[in-house]
Formats: sequence, C-alpha cells, structure tokens
Amino acid sequence: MNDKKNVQIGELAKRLGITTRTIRYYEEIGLMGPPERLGGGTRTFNKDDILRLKFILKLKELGISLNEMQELAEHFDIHKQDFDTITPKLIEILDLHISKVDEKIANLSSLRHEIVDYRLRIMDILNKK
Amino acid sequence: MNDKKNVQIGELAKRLGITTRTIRYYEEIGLMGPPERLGGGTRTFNKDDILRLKFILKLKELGISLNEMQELAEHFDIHKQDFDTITPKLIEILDLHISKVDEKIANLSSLRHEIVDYRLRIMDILNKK
DNA sequence: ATTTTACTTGACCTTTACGTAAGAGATATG
DNA sequence: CATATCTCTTACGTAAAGGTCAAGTAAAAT
Ligand SMILES: [Zn+2]
Ligand SMILES: [Zn+2]
Ligand SMILES: [Zn+2]
Ligand SMILES: [Zn+2]
Repeated sequence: MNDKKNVQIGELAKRLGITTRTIRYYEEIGLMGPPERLGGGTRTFNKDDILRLKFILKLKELGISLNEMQELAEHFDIHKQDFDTITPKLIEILDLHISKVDEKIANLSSLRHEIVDYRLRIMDILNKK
Repeated sequence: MNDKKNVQIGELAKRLGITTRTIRYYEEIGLMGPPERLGGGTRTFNKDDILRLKFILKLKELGISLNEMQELAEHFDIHKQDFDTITPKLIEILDLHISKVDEKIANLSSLRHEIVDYRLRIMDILNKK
C-alpha cells in the first residue's frame, strides 16, 4: 500500500473519470508540468498536481480549449502552484468566452430559423404536388 | 470562347465563391456524380450540375454535414437530377437538425450560466484579498 | 520468486472538409 | 509556335483531443 498521498496515473485517471492518455497528453503539451517519478520512472501525482488537473478539467467543462489554457498558463506564477494566484487574465478569458458563447447562441438561433423556413418551403412543394 | 453553356471548374468555383478543390472533393466522395469531360479530360458542368452544387452548398449553410448529405443522397432518385423529387427524407433530416440545434442552444445557455457563476466566484476571491 | 497488473515511451490512427504542392497535360491567346 | 493560364491526378498535410497498439519495464500481489 501507498503510505504517501501520492497517486499513480491509473488511479488518478480512474478518480477523475478520464484516461491515462489524457493525463500524459496534458503533460505532453505543457499543461501539467512534469510530475515526480518513482525510481523506475512511474509518475506520481501530489495534491497540487491533482488540484491543477481538476482545474484544467473544470475549465474544459466551461468550454475553454486546451490552447487557450496554455495561453492562460503563461500568466500563472509558474513557481507557486496555488490557485489563489489566479490573475485577472482568467477573468478576461472568461469574459471573452461569455461573449463567444453569446455569439454562438445567436448564430444557432438564426440557423434554426432558416432551417424551419426551408422546411416549410419544402413542405409547400410537396403539398402542391 | 465557349459557346456551350457548360462551365469549367475554375469559373464555376469563382461563381459560387468556393475553390476547385471543394468541387472535386464533392465529386470524390460521391456527392456530385461524374461530370461530362472535354476531349482532354477537362470537366464541364451543365445547368443541372450547377443546381445540384448550389443545393449542396445550401444544405451545408444549414449546418448539414457532407456525411449526412451522402445519406440523404441515397434517397434521391439517382437517375432524375431534378430536385422536385425531394423525398420526405429531407424533411426528416431537417427536423432532426432543428432538434440538434435546439439542444446545442440549450447546452450553450447553461454553459453561459456556469461561466458567469464561475466568474463571479473568482471576482469574490480577488476582492476579499 | 513468480505471476499479474500497471506503467513507460513512441508512433500511428481517428474525424471533417478541404489546403497545398508536384508534375504533367490541355486550352486560350499573341 | 510559344507562352500563359487552366486543369488533371495523386497524395500528403492540417486542427483537436486524444485512442489504440506495441514492445519493453516496474510495481504489487500471491
Ligand atoms: Zn475559446
Ligand atoms: Zn423567416
Ligand atoms: Zn447533423
Ligand atoms: Zn447559477
């Protein structure tokens, strides 16, 4: 049994409902930073690592792309791992996202209108036959 | 000069604001059917071809994927090229799309709500410091 | 000690709708 | 005829976010 609090990749993935590939991928693109390793090379994740990963997943849920997160990460203090140091940059990004979402909603609404119209015209054609 | 009404690919693309690659691609995946060719192999498109292409672009505008169009195309009478033979299948697909769009709108709306909430919580943290 | 999991890196696969050469042939114009 | 401009096919590249092997190690359990 592990007496340290550190967790291996499989366990962590299971906990968060993602795959190990995902975690390695986030590390690969620099979102996660290199974790500590055991003697043999096995990754172990500490509490901060886990918090960071959860934070990433939260942002993803909010529709923020990994790319955007990378830009965002540049504004985190790299040496402090706590997220009390969230800068106004995050607010900025969230605001930008709110307006993007608004825009998408507007586009979809007018798309919906168009589809309905088109549908009606086709129904007319069918009925007049 | 061409005294026939048939048009070559470059001209057609320019007219419709797409690229020649797009037209060849639609043919490649079977959306467009092989056009007539000149002696040397150059494609020429007649009125019906053009109508069909415009129809495809219209559906694309409505958010219907090429894949869906292929399924749709299976329900067209392959030998008749007129679009009076639009079957109820198109209506079906449009209806499906309307509900998909509705779903997307709903998702985006709740996403927006979440983002705003999250933003507020962060603002709180920043202000209490 | 040995089997059974778990983990490692690397590399190729997936989807969608084309973009972008490369190299060769065709068409239009001077 | 020469030249410029199309057009042809073939085939690899692209973005996003991982999925899916494969071959080789390490850790955990028996
Ligand atoms: Zn974004
Ligand atoms: Zn209307
Ligand atoms: Zn669809
Ligand atoms: Zn709320």
